Amino acid sequence: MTGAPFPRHLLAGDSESAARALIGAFLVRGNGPNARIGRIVEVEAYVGIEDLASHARFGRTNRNAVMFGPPGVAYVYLVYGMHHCLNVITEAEGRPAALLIRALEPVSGIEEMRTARIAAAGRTSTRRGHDSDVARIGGLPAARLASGPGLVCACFTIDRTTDGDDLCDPGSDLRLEAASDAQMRLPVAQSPRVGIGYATEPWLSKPWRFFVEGNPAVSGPRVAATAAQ
DNA sequence: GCAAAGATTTGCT
DNA sequence: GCAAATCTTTGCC
Repeated sequence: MTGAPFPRHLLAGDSESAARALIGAFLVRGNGPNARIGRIVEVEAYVGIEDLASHARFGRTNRNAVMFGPPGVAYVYLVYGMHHCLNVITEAEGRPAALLIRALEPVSGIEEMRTARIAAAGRTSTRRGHDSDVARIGGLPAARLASGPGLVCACFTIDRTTDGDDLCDPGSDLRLEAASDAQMRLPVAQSPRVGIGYATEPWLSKPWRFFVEGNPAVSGPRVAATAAQ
């Protein structure tokens, strides 16, 4: 049920509506039988210059410039010097807002995702040997392959060169695709955002993390605590 | 021009 | 449960 372009207008309105539209949709890399496809099951919204948890809180800078551009474009940045994070721009051009893709449920191209993760592990972590990465990642269940923002980018071979690409263009190698209505009927839960301890209230407690309740691909141990409330 | 911190993941204590 | 790995971006002197 993939193949339909993702309508840009679904991302052009308020970010909560955009988040609910994006949950259940697909992120696709490549074409043909080896294409990597993942269902989006967890996102976080970063909205406006006033959001003290957002990269846009210092105004427009070289790094966050695409956040101020049109919706549907990819914003990719490097965190902690080793992991990349993928965002989809939302809201009207000129207003900095984005959805961080925190987790995907692998649908197709699962072995290709393992290969991509092993390659990414070799690039980012030189502490362990390649054989160790192959064993560790090869043993992961599919639902754990892309269950975190850094892991999403590892599985889909996303780095800073992807920054600024149009994810709503059906011709893009990395793109969004719409799901059928039936597939979009998923139970969506909300919680505060993860990993923004540097922010202050009220931004710290805004329930701007959206995820599919009970889905095994939703990210990490920290999730269980916040999801349970 | 330099120092500090970060929208994370992993392994070890 | 804690700290390391690692480097870009931002803020301040």
